[in-house]
Amino acid sequence: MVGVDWCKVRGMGRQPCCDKLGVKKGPWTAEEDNKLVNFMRTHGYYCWRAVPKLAGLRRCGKSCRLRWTNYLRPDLKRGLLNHDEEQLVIDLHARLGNRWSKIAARLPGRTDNEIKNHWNTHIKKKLIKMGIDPVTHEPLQRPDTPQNKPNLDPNQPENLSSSCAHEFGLPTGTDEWRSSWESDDDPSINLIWSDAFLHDLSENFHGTDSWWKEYSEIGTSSKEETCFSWLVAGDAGDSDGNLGFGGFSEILGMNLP
DNA sequence: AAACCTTCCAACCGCTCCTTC
DNA sequence: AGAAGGAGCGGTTGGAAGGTT
Repeated sequence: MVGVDWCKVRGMGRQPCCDKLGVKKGPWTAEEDNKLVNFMRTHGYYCWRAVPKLAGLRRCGKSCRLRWTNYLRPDLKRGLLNHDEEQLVIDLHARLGNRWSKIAARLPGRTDNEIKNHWNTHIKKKLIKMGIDPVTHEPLQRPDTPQNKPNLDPNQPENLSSSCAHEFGLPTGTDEWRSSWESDDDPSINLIWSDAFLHDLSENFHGTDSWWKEYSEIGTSSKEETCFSWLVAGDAGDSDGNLGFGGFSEILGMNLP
């Protein structure tokens, strides 16, 4: 039954989303949750507008979809976002803005609503505390000193990561931006934060067509930026986990600790 | 102990985009 | 080609829970 187009099966014409009469609103009860979960387990996804009637729920289809995708779906992670997920959200938000669904698509088991809530209640405040504007991701007060200006001179790889960070609007004027990402406890993470590593990476990694397509959609423009975005993303891997630190070291012929 | 305030998050609303008729 | 409807998205809200006075 999975994948059946029930709107067609039932021969429905176009009808309003819900008739409003007798449609319940507000918090879901355990009984309603059970009905929806049992129904979805049995039938899988299809026309949401048909779900409430067939599942025996006095809800509109929209409400059912929301409840399922945000709360009842079996593949959901529960609990607060961890540090890596938080960094990834910040990085993606810097380029995608408030496109929560796009951001959520890159965090398996997390919903757009959850990420949006977490952003508004936690991350926003953290960024402000760190002196970063949560909307623009620019420093709230960035001193316009020469050492903070981008330097993309390939002859000076030691400045590469901070140059890229500047391009992303991260507060490179202090060490704060770097310490906010890196982990003293993890030698491999500290290694990949070396500018030489990033330079080598951008020099040696050629990527697959699909990889470049995906990252061009995110909006990074240069190879260095894209590699940097990987590092900022925390796990330096693609969304399917196909390429992690091990993948980097393989590309570069390096032995990570 | 009670009143008030703040935080958090599930759920709703209204809009846009895409598909179907 | 245009209208109608469905699905999904982002912004907002309401109320529960926890904290403070």
